[in-house]
Amino acid sequence: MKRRNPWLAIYERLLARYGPQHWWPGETPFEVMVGAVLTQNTAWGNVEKAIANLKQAGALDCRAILERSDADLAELIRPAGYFNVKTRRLKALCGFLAARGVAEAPEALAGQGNLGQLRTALLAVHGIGEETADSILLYALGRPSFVVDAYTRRAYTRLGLLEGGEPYAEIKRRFEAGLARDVALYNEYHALIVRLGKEHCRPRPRCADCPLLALCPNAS
DNA sequence: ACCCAGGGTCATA
DNA sequence: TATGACCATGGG
Repeated sequence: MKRRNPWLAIYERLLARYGPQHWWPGETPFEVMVGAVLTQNTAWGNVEKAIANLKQAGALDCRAILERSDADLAELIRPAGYFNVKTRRLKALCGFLAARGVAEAPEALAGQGNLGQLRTALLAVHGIGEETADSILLYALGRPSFVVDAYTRRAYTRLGLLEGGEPYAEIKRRFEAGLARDVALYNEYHALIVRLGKEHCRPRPRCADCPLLALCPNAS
């Protein structure tokens, strides 16, 4: 009997346990892009405070961000941590959008090239690495680019599907090779992995009621 | 007090 | 190519 594709089987178990996660938690594509930068190595709760500050100040807007002083913008996003670093990164993102002529409608970036072209362009922006680029492509622009994060690496290494030291691109390839090229699937899958990580890996490993226990070769 | 979060850049070897 | 220092807030 043929063993089922584990990449899909795991997705189905996660979805059965948790249900749809309704990602990304952001109201507009631009808010998703900003959130993708602000959440780098940062708890989402802190990002929400920063985004609330931006909204309150009328600064959740490409041009508004470019016009703010660095000190002023840094103060608004302070709760998200690394505020000086992220001030520069947000301005780089907005500068990129403005240079592309989509400052007034950032979602229009989606019409400026194929997936590979957009990904390359995003990666060239200061402060946008692979995960952030893929998050923007998938959750802001609706392109099928699978997002890999620290939770993904930890969980799938433990499941025996990864060795652990693979580079980002390799992990991304394996997921995409094992799944249909489907935006809704990629969207839900990554969100479910984050849910799994938060609920069963941190702050303490809770394997007892993990939805993947039956698939885990080295469960305690 | 310590560990970590939905990473990325930069200097160094 | 591959480490390591660095960035900083807030919750457990």
